[in-house]
Amino acid sequence: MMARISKKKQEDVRAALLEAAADAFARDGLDAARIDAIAVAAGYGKGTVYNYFASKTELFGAVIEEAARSAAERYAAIASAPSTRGQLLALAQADVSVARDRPGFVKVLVRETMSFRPSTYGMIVKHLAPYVIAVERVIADGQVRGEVRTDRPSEQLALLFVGLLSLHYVQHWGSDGDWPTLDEIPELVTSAFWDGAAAPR
Amino acid sequence: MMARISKKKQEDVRAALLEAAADAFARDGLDAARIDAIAVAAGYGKGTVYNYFASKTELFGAVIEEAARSAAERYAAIASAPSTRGQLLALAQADVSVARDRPGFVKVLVRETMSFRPSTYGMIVKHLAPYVIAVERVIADGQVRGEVRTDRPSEQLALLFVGLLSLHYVQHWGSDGDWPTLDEIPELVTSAFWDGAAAPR
Amino acid sequence: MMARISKKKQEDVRAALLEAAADAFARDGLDAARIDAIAVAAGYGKGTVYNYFASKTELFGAVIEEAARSAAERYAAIASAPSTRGQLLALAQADVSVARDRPGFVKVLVRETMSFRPSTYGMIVKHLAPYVIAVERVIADGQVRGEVRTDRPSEQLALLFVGLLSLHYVQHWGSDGDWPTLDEIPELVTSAFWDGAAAPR
Amino acid sequence: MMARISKKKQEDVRAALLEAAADAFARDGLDAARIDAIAVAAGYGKGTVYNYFASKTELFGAVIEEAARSAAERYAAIASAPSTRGQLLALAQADVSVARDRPGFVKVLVRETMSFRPSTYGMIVKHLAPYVIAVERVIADGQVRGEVRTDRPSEQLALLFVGLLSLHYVQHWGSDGDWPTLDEIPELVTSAFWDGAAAPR
DNA sequence: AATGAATGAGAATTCATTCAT
DNA sequence: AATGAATGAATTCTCATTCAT
Repeated sequence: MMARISKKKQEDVRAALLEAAADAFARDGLDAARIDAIAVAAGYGKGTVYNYFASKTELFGAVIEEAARSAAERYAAIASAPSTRGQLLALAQADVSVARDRPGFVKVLVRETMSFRPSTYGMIVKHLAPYVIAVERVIADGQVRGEVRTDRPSEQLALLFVGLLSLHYVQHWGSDGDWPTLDEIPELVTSAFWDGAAAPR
Repeated sequence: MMARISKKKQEDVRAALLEAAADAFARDGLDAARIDAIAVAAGYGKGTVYNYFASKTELFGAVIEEAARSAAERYAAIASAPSTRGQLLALAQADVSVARDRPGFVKVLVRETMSFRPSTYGMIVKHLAPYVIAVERVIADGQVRGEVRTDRPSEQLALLFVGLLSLHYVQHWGSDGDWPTLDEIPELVTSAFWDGAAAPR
Repeated sequence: MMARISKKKQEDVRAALLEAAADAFARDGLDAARIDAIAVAAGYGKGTVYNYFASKTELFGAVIEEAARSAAERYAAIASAPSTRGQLLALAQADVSVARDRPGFVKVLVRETMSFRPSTYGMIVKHLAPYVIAVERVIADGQVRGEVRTDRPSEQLALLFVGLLSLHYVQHWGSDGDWPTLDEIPELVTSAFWDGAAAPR
Repeated sequence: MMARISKKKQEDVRAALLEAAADAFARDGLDAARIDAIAVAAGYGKGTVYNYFASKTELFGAVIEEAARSAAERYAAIASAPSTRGQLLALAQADVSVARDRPGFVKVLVRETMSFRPSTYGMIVKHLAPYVIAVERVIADGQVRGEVRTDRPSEQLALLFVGLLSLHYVQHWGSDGDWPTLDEIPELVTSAFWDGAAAPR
C-alpha cells in the first residue's frame, strides 16, 4: 500500500516535470530551454529533475516519447468511419484534440520534425512512427477498396498527410491562433489532401 | 592607404563567411552553431567574423536576408507560363533551383519558418515576404481569370503552396535525398496543391 | 529542503568573496582584476562568484559599499574628544584602524576616489558620503565654537582632511610601509591639516 | 635637407599620437583605453601607432615621460622668488600652467601616482623624480635659511607638497572644474602647506 | 526524495598586435 | 611610412550537472 501510493506520487512528479519541459522546449527550443526554469515551473527544485531524468537530452527524449504516445493513444481510440476520407478526417480530429489538450508536446514534435537535426532526428523518427503508421494503414485500406489513387505508395501519401497537418499547426501557432483555428484544421487538411486546394470545382 | 583591401576581396570574404554560416545554421540551428567553427569552415580566424558581423545574431540575420534575396531573384527571373498551374510550376522550379545551388540558405529559411520562435520569427517574416507575395500574385491572377477556386483568399492559398514546398524539402533532406528527389518536387508540390493527393483520377 | 544552506554559511561565503575581491581590486584595479583569480583566492570556483554577484561591476560595487560601511561604522564608534583638533585626530585614528584591519577595502576606496573615472565616480561618491559628512560635522562644530577658521566652507575643509588622509595612505603603501607608518598617520595628517607643514614654530 | 624635413614630420606624428594617447589614458585608464581610438583621434591608422611605439605599455610609458619632461621644463624656467614661500608658490604656478596646457598628461600622471599599481609604479617614480627633487631643493634651502621648520626631512615635506597639488587637481577635475579652479590652486596649496588649513588666524 | 550551492567546461566577444600591400 | 584586415589569446559569463545535506 505504502509503495503504491509512493509510486503514484512518483508518477505525478514525473508528469509535472514532463509538462513543464514540453512547454519550455516548445517555447525556447532544446538549446535555449533551461533546466532550472523547467524545474521551477513544475514546482520543484533543479535537483529533482535529475532524480527523474539523467540529462537534458534524455528529458527531451521523454517529452518526444510522451507526445507520440499521447497522440497514438487518441488515434487508437477513434471510431471507424465508413469512408476513407471520413477516417482521415477522424484521424486529423484526433490529432487536433491532442494539440488542443497538450499543445506543448505537439509543438515540440512538429518543430523537431521540421528541424531535421541529425542530433534529434533519430529520436523523432523512432517515436513518430506509430503516428504515421496509423495513417498509412487507413490509406492502404483505401487503396485496396479503390477509394484512393494507387500510383503513389501509401507511405508517401501518409507522410504528406501528416506533413499537411504539421503545416497547418505552424500557421495556426504562427498567426497566434488567428488562422486557421484548431477547429478548422481537420477539414482544411483533409480537403487539401483529398481534393487539392486550387482547382475550381 | 595601400592596406585598404579591394572592395571585391571584401565581398568575397563576406560571401565565404555567409556560405559557411548558412551551412552551420542549417546543420545545427542558431543556438548550436559555433562561431569558431563557421570561421574555420570559411577559412578564416574567429576574429574575422567579427570584422564583418557585429554578433552571431546579426550574422544569422544576414544569412536569412541573403537566402530571401537569392530566392526572390530567381522568382523575378522566371519566364511567364500561359496557365496559372504552369506559372506555379515555374515558381516551384525557381525555388528548387535555389535549394539545389545554395542548400544551406534554403535549409535555414525552411527550418526557421517552421520553428516559429518569437526571437527569430520577426526576422523571418520580414525577409520571407517577397517569396510569398510572388506566389500570391500568381494565384490572385488565376482567381480573376477563373482558373483558381475563389472560396479561399489568395493569401491563404499562397501560404499553403509555400508550405507544401517546405514540406517536401523537409522530406527530401530528412530522407537523405532519397525521396522525393529535388527534380520531382516542383511537380509533386504543384500537383498536390492543384489536384490533391488522394482522390483517384 | 535540507540543501538550503544556513544563512550563516552564505554570509561567510559572501564575506570571503568580498575579501578576495577587495585585495584583487586593490592590487590590480577594476579592469585588470580577474574574476577567476578572485574566486580561487577565496577558495571557490568561478561560478560561485556569479551565485553571489551578478557581474564583475556589481562585485566591485559591493566592495566599495562594504569598505564605506566598514569605515562609517568606526567613525560612529569614536568617543568624543573635548577639542575639535582632538576629534579630528580621533576620526583619523578610526580610519587608520580600518586601513590596518582591512587594507584591501581601503586601498580600493582611495584608488578609485583618486581615479575620478566617470564609470565609477558615481558609485564612489554615493558610498563615500558618510565618511566625509562625519568629518564635515566635526569641522562645522569647530567653526561655531571658534576653534576653526571660518573663511572656508566646512565642506571644502572636510574634503581636504579626507584627501590628506588618502595622500598619506598612498605614501605609506607606495613606500611599502616604510614611511609614514600607519601609526604616524593620524598625527601627521591632523598636524598638517591644523598647523601646516612648513612654517617654523 | 630632405632628411631633416622628414625628421620634423616624424616628430609631429609622434607628438600627435602622444597627445591623443594622453587624453585617452586620462579619460579611460591604461586598460580601458583603446589603441584604435587613440590612432583615429590622432588622425592616423591603427598600424601607425606601432610604427612609433612597440606596444601599448611603451606608449603609456612615453606619455608619462613626456608629462614629466614637460613639467620639469617649466620648473626649470621659474624665476627665483626672494622667499621660500614665494618660490613654492612659483613652483605650484608652474605646475598648474602645465595642467592647464596639457591636461591629459597631468591627469595621467596624477592618476597613476595615486594608483600605486606595481605594474606602473616603477615607471611613475622614475619619471616623477625631477618634479619632486625641484621642490625638495627649494625646501632644503629654506630650512638652511631658517624659513622652514627642520623637524621633518625635506624629502617628506616635498612629497607632501606635491601630494597636496595632486589632491587639488583631483578635486578640480572631480568637480568638473567647479572648485577649486585652476587659478586658485597654487595659493590654496601653498597656504595649506605653509600655514595649515584649520587653525584660525 | 528533494534541494540548491558549487562547479567548470564551453561559448561569445574584445582588442592588442602582426604583416602584406 | 601608413594602413587596416586578419588573428587568436584572454576574459566574462552561462548553465548543465554533481553531490552533500
